[in-house]
Formats: sequence, C-alpha cells, structure tokens
Amino acid sequence: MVHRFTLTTPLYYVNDKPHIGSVYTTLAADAMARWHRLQGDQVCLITGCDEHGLKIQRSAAAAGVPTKDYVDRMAGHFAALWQRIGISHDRFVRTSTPQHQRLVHEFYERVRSNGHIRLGQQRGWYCVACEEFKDGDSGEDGAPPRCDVHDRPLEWRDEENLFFCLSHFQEPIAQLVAREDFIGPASRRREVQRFVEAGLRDFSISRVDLPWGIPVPHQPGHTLYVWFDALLGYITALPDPDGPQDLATALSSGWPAQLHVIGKDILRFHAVYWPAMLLAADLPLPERVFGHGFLTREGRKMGKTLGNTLDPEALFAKVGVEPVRWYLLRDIQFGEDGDIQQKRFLDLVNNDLANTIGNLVNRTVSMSRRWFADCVPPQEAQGDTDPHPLVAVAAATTARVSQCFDQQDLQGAAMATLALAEATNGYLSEQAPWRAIKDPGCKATVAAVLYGVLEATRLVGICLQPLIPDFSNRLLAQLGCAPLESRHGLPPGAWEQLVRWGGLPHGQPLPEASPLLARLELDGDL
RNA sequence: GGCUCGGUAGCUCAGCCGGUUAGAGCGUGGGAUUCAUAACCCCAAGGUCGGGAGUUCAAGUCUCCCCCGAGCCA
Repeated sequence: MVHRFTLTTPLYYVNDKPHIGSVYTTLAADAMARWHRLQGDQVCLITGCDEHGLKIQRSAAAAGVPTKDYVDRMAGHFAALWQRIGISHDRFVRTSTPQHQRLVHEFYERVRSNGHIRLGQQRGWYCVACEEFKDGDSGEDGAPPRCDVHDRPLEWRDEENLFFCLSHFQEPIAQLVAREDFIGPASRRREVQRFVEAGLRDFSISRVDLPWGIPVPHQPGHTLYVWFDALLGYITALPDPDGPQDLATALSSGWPAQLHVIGKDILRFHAVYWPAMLLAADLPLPERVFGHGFLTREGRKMGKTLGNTLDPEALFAKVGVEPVRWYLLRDIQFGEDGDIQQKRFLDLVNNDLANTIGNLVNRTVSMSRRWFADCVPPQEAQGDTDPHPLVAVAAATTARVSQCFDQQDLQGAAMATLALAEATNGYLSEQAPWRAIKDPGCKATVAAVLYGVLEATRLVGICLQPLIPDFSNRLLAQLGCAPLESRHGLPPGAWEQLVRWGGLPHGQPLPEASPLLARLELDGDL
C-alpha cells in the first residue's frame, strides 16, 4: 500500500527577499521529501508564501508599488530561488489568491458555526512588525514603549476584534503536546507543555483598518489576522491545481500532513494554535511538528543591523548549491542552533565531499578501468565465496541512514554515510590492490576487492541522494548507474532493491573518472 | 521575575537508565603509501567534563546553590 507523506515548510512572509534561514528550512524539508519519495511514499512537499498583513502593506508603500505587485514580485523571488537551487516542492501556495480566500472562509464558517469564535475588545500596544499586541507600559515621558524584538515604537490600538476560543481546547491540546512524537525535537517539547499548562487564552484573529487581508465574512471592516489566514495555506495547497478547490477536496488530497517543518520561533503557533483551530473545525491534526534551530554566523546572530547577513543568492553563486546543502545538513544537528563558519565550511566540504567521497570514487573507478578493461570487475567463480568484508558495514549503514531520516536526523544520516566512505577508504589501503595486481595470480582477488569497494561506493551514492541529489547522481553515473529519481519518486519496495548488496552489475562499463566536486577555494568571504 | 534548553579536548559536538585508563569529526604534529582531486590510510598530543556543596563503594552522568549563553512566558 502506498503511504502518503505530506510535509510543509512555513509559508514565508514576503515582507522581504528570502534569507538564509528560509533556505535552511527549505533545504531540510526538501531532503526529507526526497527521502520519502525514494521510499515509495506519495509525497507532497508544500511551500509557499504568506502575503497579507500590515507590514507587507507598508513595505509595498515604502517601495512605492501597489501591494499586489509587491507581493507578486516577492513571491517571485522565492519561487525563483527554489527553482534555482533545485527544491523539489510539489506545491507553491500563495495566500493572496482567490482559492485561498475561499477556503479560509469555508474554514472560518465551520469554526464559527461550531461556536468557537467570539467578539471581544483588544486594546494595548501593538507591534506592527510582530503583528502582535504587547504588554509594555508607556514610558514616563509618554513616549510609546518599544518592541523588544524589533526595537521599534509600538502603536496604541483599541479595537473590536474577533477572538478564537483557544480556551475551549485546553484539555485536548495538553494531551497532544504531551505526546512523545508530536513535537520535535524533544528538547523543545517541555517549553510548549509549560505554555499550555499555564492556561490557554483566547487569541485575536481579526484586525480592523487592515485593507490588505482576507475580509471576515459578515463582519464588515474586519480582516483575518495572520494565523487564521496563513496556516490554512497548508490546506489550500493540497488539491490538484486543475481540480475543485473546496475544503472537502483539499482534505481528501493529503490531509493531515505528516510533518510541519518550521523554525523554533513559530513552534507554539504550529503545536498549539493550529491544532486547536483544526479541532475547532473538526479536522484531523498533523502528525508531527518539528521546530529546527536558528543559524548564526561566526558565533554572532545574523541581522541587518550587524550587517553580517548571508545573502543566499550570492552564496549560491559563489560556491554552488551542493556545498551549502551538505554543510548545513551535515554539520548542524537538525533541531539545534547552528553556527556557520567559513573555515569549517571549506574544511568540511573539501574533506567530506571532495576528498573522502569524491576521491574514493575517483580512485576506485580508475583502478577498475585500468585493470579490468574499463568495466566493473567480473564475477569471480571461486569456490569459497566469503561475504565481502564491507557487506556488514554497508548493511549497518543503510539501516542507520533509514532510521535517521525517519527521525528527521539529517546529520545522523550524513555522518553514517560518510562513515561508510571512510571505512571503504580504509579497507582499500588495507588491501592495497595496487600492490596485489602486480602478481598475475592475484587478479581474481583484486577483482573481488574492487567489486566490493565499488559496491560500497554505490551505496554511499544512494544514501547521499536525499541530501545532495545532484552529487549523488553524478557519483552513480561514475559507476555507470542510472540516476535516482528523488524528485518524482520510486515505486514502493524499490529502495530495498537498490540498497541490496550486489546491485552493481559485474562487467558494467565504467565511464572515465573525473572529479565529482572540485575542492573549494575562497579568497573573500562567503 | 517564572520557566525551558545548553555550558565536555583549539573548533563543532557524542556521551542511554551513575561503574574499567572521558569519545568522534575538523584543526595541529608525526609516520606510511602511490590507485587517486598534494587526495587516502595509520599514530600522537591535548580536557581539573562552567563553579561550589551534597548523595553514593563509585558522578560529565543524580540532588541543591551559584555563574555564563540562547530562548519561551510574563
């Protein structure tokens, strides 16, 4: 039976162009999507843009363009970047579309008719950047307090808002967040639990005087506020773009999601508010929410004020996609914060990709070609066929890789794969086929040694596929193997076949060896 | 202020329910080798496991207090 696997990135706020954080989330989600496609799951990777709100309206005004044009342009930046770096998303959803508005209305009506929406008064200091009310006191001189997050003056608001009755869901949400598997990584679960234990309070879901947003049905002048708009994008994204766009269709097209991949800053909204909203609409809940950590650079927080941001466009132009993918996914424990260090970036990419793996492929292919007529060594019909020493290592590796991917442990998967390459290099220098081959009587032994090394290398390439797909396919091509389709997917059971020892055909022609990845050298900064 | 998560070799981190000389990768130093992208392989140095007190035959590993960093809620 075919498993569905729906996973999402956040819908990125198009206030500005994509930053490295969005890239990180998206790369990680892409790797997971590719993993599941290789397992034969019917994957739907959703990404997209959240395009409403006062902040965007103001950014557009500041840029002197109509809001719609502005969000079109920004959404275009995201779509273009994902295209450029080979993100394998199945849907790109935008919250400013008519389909989305219709679905939001349908959802809202369900929640309202279930009695979970009420009218209330919201007054207090408001941060436009956070789009949230704050608890600050005004200063003695009457100056407005400043937002701690954005360090900008708050605005006084006193307005009628609609509220979502989060308080109705105290019990079910408490149980949900207490579950072992709902919130990842485990280190962040307790924080959410405590938040819930403190008592859930209704939250405001509408704003007045906000033309750039989805109007609340039967509530003139009210616009829906971020969460009751943006989160629904995950559902809007689901239906086939050419088919009907109603809630029922959407829900039968891959809901509930198996995994929401998000940054830790919005964990609460995804682990508490969102499930409550779904309960309020009698809809099934996502299976898991994973909040990854933030990136710093050379030990410092990145920010415009510090002037140390990493521009993704420039970064990719400078070093290419694969080094970035590898570095971020292999060096940062997915879930924890991670520090981007230039020296380490170069060391790891060169050591892992160019030296350990790239050179392994290169030397192995060279030897086979040289001594076995440009082919994978033939099957040696020797009586006692002891299992190749690398068989056990390889089996343990693929099992481990599988386990890691299933737990969103991308780093673990990368390290296990790398360890197989290292073991293979070690085995090679132990056997020293370049010495053995000088004795004509040893040719059969050399054939067996090299076959095992080539086969282990093939498995390295396969395991690498979700993490660095192009590199993986180039590796496989060096062995004369077909590329792996992690964008379109494999049939169920295909993976097990692929990783079975002996999959590399004896006598298969090997193309001339050429480096998989040139060592990186960098003069300036990343 | 309450809470959460961290503080282990120069750097990034593993160390499950407490138990032989505290581990890995990178970096550094040395050796070996030539199939290979001056790559690979082997070896070594180096750590009072943030500080203090306690529990225990035995504590990075449990308890308490303190210090530092990141974050959540007020």
